[in-house]
Amino acid sequence: MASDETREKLLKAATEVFVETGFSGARVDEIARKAGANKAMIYYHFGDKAALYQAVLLRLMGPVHEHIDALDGERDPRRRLRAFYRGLVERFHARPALPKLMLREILAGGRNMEAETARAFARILAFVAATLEEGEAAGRFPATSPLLFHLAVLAPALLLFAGGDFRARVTSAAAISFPTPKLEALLKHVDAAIERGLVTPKRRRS
Amino acid sequence: MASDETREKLLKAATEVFVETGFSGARVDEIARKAGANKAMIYYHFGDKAALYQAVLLRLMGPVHEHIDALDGERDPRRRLRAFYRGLVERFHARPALPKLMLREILAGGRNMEAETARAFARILAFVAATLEEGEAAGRFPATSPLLFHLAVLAPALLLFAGGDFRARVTSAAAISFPTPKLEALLKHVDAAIERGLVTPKRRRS
DNA sequence: GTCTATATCGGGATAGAC
DNA sequence: GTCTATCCCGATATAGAC
Repeated sequence: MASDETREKLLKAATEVFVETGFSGARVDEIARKAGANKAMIYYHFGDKAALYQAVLLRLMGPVHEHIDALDGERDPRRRLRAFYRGLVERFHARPALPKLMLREILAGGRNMEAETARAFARILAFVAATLEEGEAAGRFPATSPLLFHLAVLAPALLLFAGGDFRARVTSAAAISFPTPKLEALLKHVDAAIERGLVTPKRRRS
Repeated sequence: MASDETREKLLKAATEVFVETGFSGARVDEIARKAGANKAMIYYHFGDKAALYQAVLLRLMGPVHEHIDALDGERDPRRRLRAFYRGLVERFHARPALPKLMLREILAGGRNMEAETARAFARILAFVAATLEEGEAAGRFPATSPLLFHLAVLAPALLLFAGGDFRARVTSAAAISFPTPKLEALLKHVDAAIERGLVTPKRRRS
């Protein structure tokens, strides 16, 4: 009945391997090896590779949903958005597996996702859209494209966390270098992007 | 000597398949089928799958480099940056293969790239960093992290173009829907992000 | 340059003992 | 629940005729 322990180890190893190489690039053997478990255990516990992948995604989304739930108390929509995105970016920072796998799924067009997993992702956008609408209805926000707003706030963080290895490879090949922005600077960008998205644009003098 | 034609057809088909499924997910057979060519032609013309992938990447980067070269005439660094990013986003819009494969490579950590390809990517960042420095040296820009600046401007566009299928999948699974932002709105965001990045922040009254 | 046929092997998955 | 041994398909790559 060391079952749960093995399951956990497999999930952890699978997360790493899927993050590094994607679904089709991941090798089941490597996951087992990294977990220090037998390959057959993957099939015993999860069924097949695709199901293991779902489990990994859903497990990563868990904390995000808890975070959203915890924002129920915040009545002010602007502050709710700020708290949401700041908390999300901090979680990304603590566990880069999440943004990396999110990006991988975006690129895969969601083709590796089952419906339940897709719904888990939808909740994020639904939360943002609902909060934006609440602010609009109260006359406090301008009419905004939820998608563009969301991407303007979050996309830079997503790519910053996901792109570390790529930048290392690119800069070393070209013999250049850049400082990596600090979390602090990133959070400042997040706040600023939210602010920019929620301010009714003034006519620019021409 | 219909060689060049076959080569072109293979590159075109390979671009589509690599975009859809990534390097490891791509099937050589499918590329050949889509190109209406024989599978052996891939090996005759390119050597192997990895070399074909390099060829696809370099071909996509070509127009970007031409675009950078064409900006030589623009002396004003602010306008050069604006023209660069606007042109880039317009190219992304016209050929979504480019942003999608760029993202794939970012996620792969550049592990599918040879040095020459890595240098092709480096040129983008080098151009941005050099232009920012030029503006700083002239006292016209504040000190800025080139990386964060670049991501703040471009990441939303990258994800918007790359994420179409994903959003369709997610929204249909959750029975919600969002309007897709227009190119116009995206370009406005690009301009605004550039402006925001190049303005010396005023102290906020507290 | 183009095709068919095939070698070769990696990797997902399972059978069955313990 | 855990392990070993193995099946077998699918995929890259090549040989060799035309």
